[in-house]
Amino acid sequence: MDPLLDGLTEAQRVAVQHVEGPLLVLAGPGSGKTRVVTHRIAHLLRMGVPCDQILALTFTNKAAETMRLRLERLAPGQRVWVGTFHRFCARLLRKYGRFVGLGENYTIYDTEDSGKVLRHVLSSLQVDLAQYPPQAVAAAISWAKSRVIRPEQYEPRPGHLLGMIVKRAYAAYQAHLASANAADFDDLLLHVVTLLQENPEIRRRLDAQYRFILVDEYQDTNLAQYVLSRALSINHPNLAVTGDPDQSIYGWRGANLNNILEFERDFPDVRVVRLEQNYRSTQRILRVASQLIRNNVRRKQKELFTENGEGVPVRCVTYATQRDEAVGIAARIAAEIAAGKRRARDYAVFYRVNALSRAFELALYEHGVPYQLVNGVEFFQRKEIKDVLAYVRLVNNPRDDLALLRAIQSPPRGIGKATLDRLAAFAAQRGVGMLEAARLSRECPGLGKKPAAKLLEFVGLMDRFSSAAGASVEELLGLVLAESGYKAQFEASSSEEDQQRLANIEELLTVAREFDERHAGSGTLDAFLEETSLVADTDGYEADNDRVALMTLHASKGLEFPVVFLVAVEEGLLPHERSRDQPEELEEERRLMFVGITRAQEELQISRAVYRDFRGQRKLAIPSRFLMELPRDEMEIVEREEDMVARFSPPPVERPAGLPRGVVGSAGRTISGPALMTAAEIANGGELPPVDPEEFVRGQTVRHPQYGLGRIVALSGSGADRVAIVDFVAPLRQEKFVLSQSPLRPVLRFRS
DNA sequence: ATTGAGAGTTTTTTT
DNA sequence: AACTCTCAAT
Repeated sequence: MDPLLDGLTEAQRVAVQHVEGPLLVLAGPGSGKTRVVTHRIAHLLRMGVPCDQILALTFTNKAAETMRLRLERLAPGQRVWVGTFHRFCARLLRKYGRFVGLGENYTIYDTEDSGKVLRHVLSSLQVDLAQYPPQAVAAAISWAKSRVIRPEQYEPRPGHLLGMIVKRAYAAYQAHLASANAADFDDLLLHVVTLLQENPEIRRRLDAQYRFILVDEYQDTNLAQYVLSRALSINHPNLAVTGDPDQSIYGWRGANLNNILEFERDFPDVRVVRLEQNYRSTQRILRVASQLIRNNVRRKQKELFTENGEGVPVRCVTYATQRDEAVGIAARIAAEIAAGKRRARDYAVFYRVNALSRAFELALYEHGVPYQLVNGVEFFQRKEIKDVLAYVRLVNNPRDDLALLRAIQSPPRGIGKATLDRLAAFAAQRGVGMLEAARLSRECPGLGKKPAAKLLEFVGLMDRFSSAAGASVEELLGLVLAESGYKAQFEASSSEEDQQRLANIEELLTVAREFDERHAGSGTLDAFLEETSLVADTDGYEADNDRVALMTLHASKGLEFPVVFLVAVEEGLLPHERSRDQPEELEEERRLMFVGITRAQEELQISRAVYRDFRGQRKLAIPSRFLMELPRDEMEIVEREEDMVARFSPPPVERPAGLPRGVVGSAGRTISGPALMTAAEIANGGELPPVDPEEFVRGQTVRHPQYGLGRIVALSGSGADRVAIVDFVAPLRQEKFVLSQSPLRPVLRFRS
């Protein structure tokens, strides 16, 4: 009896018991890869390897979390470092930053932050932003960084205009980050690579420190990550990587499939273990997956097999509209839960783009099914959160001009663009940060008395915050909220949006409190900020929550669910329109669908709609070409005749340009409103005809089919977005409704 | 200096 | 649709 080895196949055992030397585990979906990795770590520990010599690197926070959890069960209390590449690098840089020009309290810029810097850089280079979109320049810089190409090494293709711009912008952008003592996501990796390349002594020390390194999802690593993991495995080449070329879905981030395809060349004495048996899915699901992926040219041939049962047929359903799709799925889930057949947590809905989540959220909500959005609108990306954090960022790193610009304008303090421009110029001339410059604002040329006084007032405020920097993070944030006037602006308002913002800010305080508790007084502001900038998914997937999971296909990697709904499998979405032309990217889209399919354990439904609403427009959707690649004869194809034809009037023909937008828009809204939705809505919403959302007023008595009579306590938004909060009396409860979509009806109508 | 209306753009995916 | 940006009015 050995808990680490029992129940493992021969191949799995070989991998688990491997100790010294390079290891490559090629693991198909559902082949027990995470199990092998965690058991191997536990095995290493048992062999006497100290836990701080083991480093497990993952690609996403979610993967790290999963691994940490599983490991904790196997080897409780062992403090093995498990985390993303970015987090590992961030931590290293906190210690060694000065070797690459970063101060201790450097700031991590997220995509929004770095976009702002880049915008600024481009305009100061007199670049026409319309002709060279910052977005494109940013992508080029990011691409270069992932390939370990620094500004001085960047060589644009001759005659390539964008490339020339990029080369100049790249250098200026880096200079900007350096003077703000900041690093973007890509820099975290690149700086560490630089550190290791230029400081052999440090490299050797770290190599020895992390004697056993494991890299998960190796097929997703880019060159920087590849160089990094190799650089730490020279003296102690105990590098173990796991991955599956068929699940490589991060090519757009610079992931290089060759890293895994050529691992055997890099480490000639590598031990290779193949895990091809699937323990997750039914035979039918697996056959659908294999059939699909077979259409890829660039892959390592691999046959998946399982000893699981045949299972029920995979369903392929066509709905009339996006709304029908969402309602159909929600209704089915609701019915099965009500029948006691399954629990909410057994279900997952996967879509290609986040924008598709809404329809499903709404439908599930209406059916009373609890759901959780994985990686939805990211908590730490919200404006109010970034605004508040800007203050503490500035406390932590006074040279963070971006944080200053944000903080000084939220709430508005009567300090405008003109003042800030002068301040920026003054700061540049003195070679100091803007906060420091503001301190000297009396000496700033061209600045009036009043603006200068206002700047000094802000400096005073920041000084008070700084002197509280030694307190707990929660206390510091509380102080900021109270004294900056940021919270007060929302407290004065009664709009629902502002109330939500307040709630989010409260949530931030909770996050801070948890951080404080976790670090028992030793948590630094620096560490808190690092955590908040690198952890995007606060509402990340929690498996013990009994909720239906909604997420993108990318987010689904590494997870599994008894029942999976793969929705909106249509041309332009899956494959996404931006990948349609390049064969390589098309294959990546196919792998993406492969990943989605192989998440399903027992049941899988793939669906599409005849009409899809996207970006405010309703369009006829073409079935995805991938649907034709599936083994349709052994699947259950559901295509109701009446759904297939254009039962609903198609969207109005786009009017010729020149007419005011509003006219087209309102015409479109009339048609896509109740008239078009009636069939699905009436069937699900109740007998009463829809009511114009504008007809509802505050204090009004309303009726809801399930909740009965209630009173409207708050209203916000307008038109299709008008939202009401209603207090119900019979079962005492408060609910929120999007009026245009809800079965809520007035008991008495008011006309104004 | 700030606000609002109107115009224009868009992120596909994650750190 | 939702978001940002620009410009004019306050």
